[in-house]
Amino acid sequence: MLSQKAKYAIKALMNLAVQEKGALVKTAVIAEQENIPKKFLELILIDLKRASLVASKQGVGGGYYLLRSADKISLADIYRLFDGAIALLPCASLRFYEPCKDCADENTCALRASLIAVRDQTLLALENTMLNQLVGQKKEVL
Amino acid sequence: MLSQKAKYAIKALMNLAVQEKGALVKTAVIAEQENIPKKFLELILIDLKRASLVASKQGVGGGYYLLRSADKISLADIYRLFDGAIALLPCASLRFYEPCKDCADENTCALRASLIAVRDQTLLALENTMLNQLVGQKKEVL
DNA sequence: TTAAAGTCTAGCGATTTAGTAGGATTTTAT
DNA sequence: ATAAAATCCTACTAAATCGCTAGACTTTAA
Repeated sequence: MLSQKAKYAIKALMNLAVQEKGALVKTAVIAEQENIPKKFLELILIDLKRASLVASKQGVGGGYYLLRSADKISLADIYRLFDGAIALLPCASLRFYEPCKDCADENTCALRASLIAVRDQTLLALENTMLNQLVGQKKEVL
Repeated sequence: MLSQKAKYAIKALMNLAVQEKGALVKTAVIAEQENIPKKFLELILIDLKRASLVASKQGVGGGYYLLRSADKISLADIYRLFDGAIALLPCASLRFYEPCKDCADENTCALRASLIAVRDQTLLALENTMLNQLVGQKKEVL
């Protein structure tokens, strides 16, 4: 399950995704429109900024905007940023790999092999789900 | 990520899965072989029993055994039992469904629709991963 | 009837989560 | 210059969850 933080991040990004290109949105506005505690949202936006998903402008008339287009931001990006590894165990994780203490031989561990397969499937789903889909933007007719 | 409890459960079930049919294994033996704190394992086994994945016999010579064959127990079964919903949000969950408070109309929510699609993919992976695969039992040559 | 096993309830310490508080810093408008 | 508007930063806290332990109780076989 997504943490509340990740859920808020998605909603904030969705809000930015529907803006006109180049428009700046203030934290306070996102907070109100998306029903997110403002101070909490500030922390989330800073995380998103550090990850280069959004950028900001300070001072009067400042705010946030998407740094990458909405069809280039995947659920996997957001998930990993706030909730960490996608795999079910660290030994099966791509980005957050850690060895099992109690595992005799990782290379012959059937559990690990299965969990890697599960991870690959999950990853496929998460990496193919883009922010613009989450927003439900009308797709162009092919 | 799996909770420690779920991980222990998998290991315990794997241990039972490699026993001869009808054999009883004591909690203490599983605990030692799989490096699981015994008292903690007891709780886990009771959960597994309540879920009808294993059964037990009390008293001298008692112990646990699989109630369902290892190719009929999926990762999804175990995950749900200990870690709950597979979907990323409750509104997208099959077995642990809960409506979003802040959602205007669930049926037109693009986020929900996407998360249901992700869930279906994840579910496919988890439901097709069976205990006997986790154990790495030799497959019969077809 | 006693020892060996599972069953049940309660609780505890550490960590994580969700959120708050308060101010520092940067930028713009006047 | 300076005041106002915005982001940025550090620290804290209450509540929940997690991983685990303790101890009493129940059932069964010998």
